[in-house]
Amino acid sequence: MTETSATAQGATAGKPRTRIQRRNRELILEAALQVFSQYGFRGATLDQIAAEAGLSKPNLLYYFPSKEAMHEALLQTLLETWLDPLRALDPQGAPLEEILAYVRRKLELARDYPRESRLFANEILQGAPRILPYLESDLRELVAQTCVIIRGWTAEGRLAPVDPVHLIFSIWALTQHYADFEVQVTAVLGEGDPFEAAGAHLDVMFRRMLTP
Amino acid sequence: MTETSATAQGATAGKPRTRIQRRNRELILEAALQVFSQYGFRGATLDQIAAEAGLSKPNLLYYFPSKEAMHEALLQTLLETWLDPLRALDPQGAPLEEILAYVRRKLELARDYPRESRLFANEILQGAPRILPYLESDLRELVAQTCVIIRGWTAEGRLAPVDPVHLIFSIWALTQHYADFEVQVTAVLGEGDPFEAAGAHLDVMFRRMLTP
DNA sequence: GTCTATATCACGATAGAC
DNA sequence: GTCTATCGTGATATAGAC
Repeated sequence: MTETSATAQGATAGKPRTRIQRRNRELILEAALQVFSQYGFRGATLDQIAAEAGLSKPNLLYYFPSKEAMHEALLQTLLETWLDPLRALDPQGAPLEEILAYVRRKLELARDYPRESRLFANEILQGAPRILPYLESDLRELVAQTCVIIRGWTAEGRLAPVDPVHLIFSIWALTQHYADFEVQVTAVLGEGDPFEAAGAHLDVMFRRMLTP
Repeated sequence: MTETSATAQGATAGKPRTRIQRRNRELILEAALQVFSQYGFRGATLDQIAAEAGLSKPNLLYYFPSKEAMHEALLQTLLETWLDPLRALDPQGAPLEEILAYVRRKLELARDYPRESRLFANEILQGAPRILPYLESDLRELVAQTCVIIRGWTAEGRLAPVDPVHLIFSIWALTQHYADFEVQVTAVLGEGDPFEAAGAHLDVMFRRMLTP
């Protein structure tokens, strides 16, 4: 088994090599995201995903060993990118503008990747069986660090007094709502993009909340 | 078929008569709420619900004609009580206090009936297949009426200028978050009741947002 | 009214032809 | 690599004994 002659075993050992393999893998993950984000892991079926991807059901299982593996692949890439904006908070920056920028980035994520947001929501609603350890370790630690930054800003009088953890929860809730409850938002507002008005609204609200 | 001799046909035609029937119906709905709110309609199974209720699977289907019927019964009672707090907004009252009272009631609902909140969230995430007409008619109308009240308060200078629809969305998002994302909230905060701190936080935040 | 037993079907996953 | 055919399981719902 040399490096040069080794081909992917079932396309799952190692990264896919050929263009077609990469393309089909992406097709499957795209279809899986569509279905998992709507129905959750248990409510989703391979038939749906196969139809959505335009591939046969056994072909799906050639690229991924199981339904569970598809779901895990999606969750992993999600978690890698999900909290980056929070990490980008700069303690040296202007407090209010830093937080407003974070709100804007989160709202852009909700607008541009609503299915990823709903995938996460489904996972949490079902009790986070697959990512609870991550929530209790990495996420918790990241939130704790961010709280230190926020408390520092408040102590310096550059930010209105606020419960830092619940401020973070508030930002998550307000931005993800537009992705997770998109159907309800649209039903109430009628047609048209709600994100522009939402952005303006959140900008004003957080300014009032946090201006010292 | 007289009134006096008519007994429930399959216990589904008309309201249940005996104490046992009422109790079993409640047992089933309680168990169904537990399971549907976690896994959504498609992810839930009758086996789970039966086990949760301590009844046999066929016995479930004696009280309800189908899985769908259980789900519909839950959604119906949910919708009847879900928006009552919004209806309680009094145009004659003190604007800020009226809105803060609504926030508090919604947060109490999230604390006392988190499964109902998650049942609703699941339904919306799946595209609201069963309640979309309701959202587009009753809910939309109720929101429109509430917006008139809020705009009136703002015009009188008794409330800071605000986008009324997105203010309502914000209230929903911030309060339901503590029920729908309870697992995440607990994972980040550690043990202990998050609702007390959440209530204080939201009270302060909305005061700053809405004080003229 | 409640159970055991079962009909019927859809699901995830596998076998094997090509 | 991709397909058709199929296995075994678990799903909803029904039949019929008690």
